[in-house]
Amino acid sequence: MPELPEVETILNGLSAALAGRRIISTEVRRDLRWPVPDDLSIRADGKKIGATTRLGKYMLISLMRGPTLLIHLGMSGRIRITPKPEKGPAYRPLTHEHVSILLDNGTYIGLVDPRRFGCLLLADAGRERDHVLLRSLGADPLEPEFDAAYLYARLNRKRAPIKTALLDQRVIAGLGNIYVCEILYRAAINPQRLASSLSMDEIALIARVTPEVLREAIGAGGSTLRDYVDAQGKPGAFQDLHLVYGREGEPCPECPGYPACGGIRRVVQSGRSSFFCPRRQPPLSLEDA
DNA sequence: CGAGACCCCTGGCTGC
DNA sequence: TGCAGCCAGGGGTCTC
Repeated sequence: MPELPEVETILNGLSAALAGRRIISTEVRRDLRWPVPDDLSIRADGKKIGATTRLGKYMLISLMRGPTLLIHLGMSGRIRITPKPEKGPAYRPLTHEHVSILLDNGTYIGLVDPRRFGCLLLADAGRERDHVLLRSLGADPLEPEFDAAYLYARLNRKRAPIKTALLDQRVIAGLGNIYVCEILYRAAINPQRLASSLSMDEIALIARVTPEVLREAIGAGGSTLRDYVDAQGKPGAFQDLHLVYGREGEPCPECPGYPACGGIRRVVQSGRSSFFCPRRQPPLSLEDA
């Protein structure tokens, strides 16, 4: 579910709730994709919360004089913040609220994840990038190291389709199916073209458009397709601004030929749907054909 | 190195 | 209304 903009939006809300707080206790009711570490309570309870950051789709919550919590929301994960009620019923976890963290102001931070594709793990402070899940991640597209030269170096020898290459978290950390489709549409590049067939100019265009799309999505509060909501429980609005994702058969804004052109097309690549406009994003080179 | 299949798991929607 | 089948925003592992 959550791609970079959704994670960023959730993390903003979560950071506000965590700022200056201390963890009183943690409770794990069910394991996630990987078992939540047995020593979570031992290492986290009583610790004051430090900086909260994001790396691709991972949220990193550092604990002072303690480890760093690594949280990935998978497909269906979300964060539920439950402030201490003035009066009335006590906190009750939701059906799929598998982990709860009680803060010193009575707020509960819940990790809700019906499909349990997400995870909560611990990394050693100061060596987070050495963690097995983080060490092979590529550049985060909102960080300065991400630019045309970086992207070109990562793509110019890749024989995979550009769509698949951009989904590879080792190339760029944070993109998912929705935003790759939107980025390639904006850059007017066919998702089936081989990454190695793209010119420097085309890659530079992708490098320019990527942070633009992500920042716009963050500004809109992310994309809500099914049950995504931010840490306050509010849905995003960027799905209304999707130009191609989920719009098979609909006209693309750039296409004067609709309906004769058939509108937005959908193809399956590596098991994931790709949406594109065949006129704006032509297949092009012989190498790709 | 890359493609594709399979796996993790649940809920929502569609069509019969 | 019931139910089977398909689909989904992620990603790790294995084989070819």
